[in-house]
Amino acid sequence: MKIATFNVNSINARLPRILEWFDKAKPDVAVLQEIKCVDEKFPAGEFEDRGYNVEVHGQKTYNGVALLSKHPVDDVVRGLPFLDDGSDKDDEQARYIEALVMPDAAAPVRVGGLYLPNGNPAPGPKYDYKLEWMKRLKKRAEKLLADEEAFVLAGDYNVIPQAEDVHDPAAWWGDALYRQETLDAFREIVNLGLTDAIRQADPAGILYTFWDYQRGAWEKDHGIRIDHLLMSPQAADRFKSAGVDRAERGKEKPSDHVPVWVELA
DNA sequence: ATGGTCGCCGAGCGA
Repeated sequence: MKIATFNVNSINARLPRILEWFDKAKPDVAVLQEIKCVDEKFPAGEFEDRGYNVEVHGQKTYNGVALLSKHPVDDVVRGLPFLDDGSDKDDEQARYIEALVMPDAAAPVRVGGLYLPNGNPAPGPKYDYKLEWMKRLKKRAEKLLADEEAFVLAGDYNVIPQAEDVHDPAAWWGDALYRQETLDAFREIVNLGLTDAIRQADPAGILYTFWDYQRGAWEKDHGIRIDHLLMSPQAADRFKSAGVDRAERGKEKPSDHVPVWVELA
């Protein structure tokens, strides 16, 4: 059971790259971020032709997330809940989608796809929104953990977890992606009992997932690791492997992020 | 070098 996350930076601008990657990587479930379109503009047919169920939480111009699954899905949640009753009416930004994925052979897995706010400039109102969003994500993780299910929270976290995850830690320190309040909020979520799939596979490797379009960041390997898959204990017990499809960044008209994936039993 | 590059959409914002 392969679960992948990919910030595509516009689904329609990236469609040839994405379909090529789907045909090769063959994920069972993929969550996409920054689709940058409303639901009606999402090219659902291209994925349905490949056997995927398509769930979209879109928005005009910015943000937007989607969840694609080869297996049946249930309990689809659009928007990160503000309250325990699941209401999300106050969040105007489309940054979260979740569903229960039910394979025939394997046990079900709940998958949350998230696009955590960038938060720059920090400090400021955008950074306040990021920290508020992280508190809400922690609440969601707490609620899901109480159910004792296998789940994976996957997406663009816009968090650099540690110095090994950035080419120049000193230059980045203080940025909304790499400053004390961000790391504290991220650790609060992880320390509920979640496992970083990439660090499970490779505790010390340099495994960047994003390279800026500017300043020749890709050519100089000036990357950061900000796309993560966090597993619940029940999912972590089923861990087989995980990886970063780094080569995607070197192709024609690439996203600035690359796909990251985990394989569960 | 106080820029550089994308994608949205059709100016300037967000990343």
